[in-house]
Amino acid sequence: MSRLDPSLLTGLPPFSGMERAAVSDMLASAKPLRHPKGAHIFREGEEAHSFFLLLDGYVRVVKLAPDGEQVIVRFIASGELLGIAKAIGRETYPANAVAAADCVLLAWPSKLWEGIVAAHPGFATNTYAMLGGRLLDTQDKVVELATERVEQRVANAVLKLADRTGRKTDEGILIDFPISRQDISEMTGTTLYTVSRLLSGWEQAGWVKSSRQKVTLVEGHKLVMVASGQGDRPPSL
Amino acid sequence: MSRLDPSLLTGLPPFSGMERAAVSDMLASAKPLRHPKGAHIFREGEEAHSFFLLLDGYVRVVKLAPDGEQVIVRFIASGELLGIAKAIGRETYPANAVAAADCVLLAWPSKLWEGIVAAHPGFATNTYAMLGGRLLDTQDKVVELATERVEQRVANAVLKLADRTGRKTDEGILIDFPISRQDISEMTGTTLYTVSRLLSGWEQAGWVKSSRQKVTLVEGHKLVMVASGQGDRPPSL
DNA sequence: CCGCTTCTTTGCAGTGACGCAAATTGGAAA
DNA sequence: TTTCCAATTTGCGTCACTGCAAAGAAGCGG
Repeated sequence: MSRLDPSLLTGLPPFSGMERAAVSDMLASAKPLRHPKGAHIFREGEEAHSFFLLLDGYVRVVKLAPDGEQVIVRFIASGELLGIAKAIGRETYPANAVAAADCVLLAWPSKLWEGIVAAHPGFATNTYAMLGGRLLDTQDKVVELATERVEQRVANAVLKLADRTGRKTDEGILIDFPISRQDISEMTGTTLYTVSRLLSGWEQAGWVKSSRQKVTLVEGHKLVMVASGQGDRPPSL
Repeated sequence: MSRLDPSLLTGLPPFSGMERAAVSDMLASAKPLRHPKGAHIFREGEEAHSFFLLLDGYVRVVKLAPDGEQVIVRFIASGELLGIAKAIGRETYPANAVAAADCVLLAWPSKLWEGIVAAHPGFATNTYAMLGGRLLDTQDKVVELATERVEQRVANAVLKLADRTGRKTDEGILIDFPISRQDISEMTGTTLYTVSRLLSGWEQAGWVKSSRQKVTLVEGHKLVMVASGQGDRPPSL
């Protein structure tokens, strides 16, 4: 039926340790899907008809605060699952998923979830371990927001993005998709103004290079110092 | 072997929908356990030898920030599971668990986890749904920390505690275990000074009553207004 | 190539929250 | 009761961060 090759998936964390045949079996019920940059993959509150595997691109998971402000709860990189509401006993998506770049996904109908989990215990284990990892990540974010200053949080966010999605260029490590000051502020609980001021300062110090929707990490170790709270304050500002 | 009655557990969320026989089966491998107020039930980084069910009391789940500050990530009330590192594919506890009041627990050896989950799919489903709920709770906390002011967060914390652990008295709803200004500050990402000032203000306005390690909610709806950001600023201060 | 939109920068004033210090209170232990 | 210690309160100075406003820069569509 599908012309997709199982080797597309066998290397990915959700399928690690699974038989090739089992992966083919899962692949048979998946539909490939594309979303251009900026498109919603699903919306908060919507019935969770499908769950997804991101094959290529990046996805922002966004929650809306009561006052309308947006908060970026997580970034999904290729190879990760998203929208697995059924795995946590939900019938609706708990957040919005927006393509941060052009995306290629596989989609499975949510009603197949129980069957898949029952048929592929390895997949189930991988999924729950991944969910656990996300819980711990999110708890760390709570600790960070509760104890660190804006400067540290922004440095941390840039470092994490560079680490997880960075592409090496001759100037340094470039974050691989368009990201605005506003985006970074929504990840770190601050304002686009403050992010702009911080990046300007770091740029003057030569620690990063940045322009419209682009950030390149030049001297990562300097930002590590900032993130840990022991950074030399960059000159002036 | 054990003289514990399965009806102790059948009513609790983790065991909902399970056969009485299955619950008895699980109970057979559990050991009852007590911890006085203030005792550590487990510590971050420690090997996860056991997982627990809280039968009575309250537990604080605490993380240590790099700079040594403590952050209370979650409160566990009776009837809830804790320390289920194995469920999320971990070999060590990811946080500290401290008895916020005298506690009675059941403990299972972690090495039984796989067997229990395989033998009791209902229990597994309940557990994963609960974990999902905690993930969503934690994400909401991130949104709150990222978008709301201290005043709102503290009001929210008090309301949640009163709701989840409140006991009705003639003055209002009393939070059922000793809780200090410091504790509340560690839940909300602020300082004990600020919490003290806020509670003082609300007390003057007659919205709460508080004394050493005690908080009583008198006019909940007023705090709901504060939490939503639409509260009249209490007089003076 | 021009004009529009979106993103970014930066000055400036205002303030919410911090954090020290010191006094006060309350409960527990001796 | 008296003593002692931990929790709480509050004044005061400070500062990190905000949020507006307005200008500048960059990219896109026509």
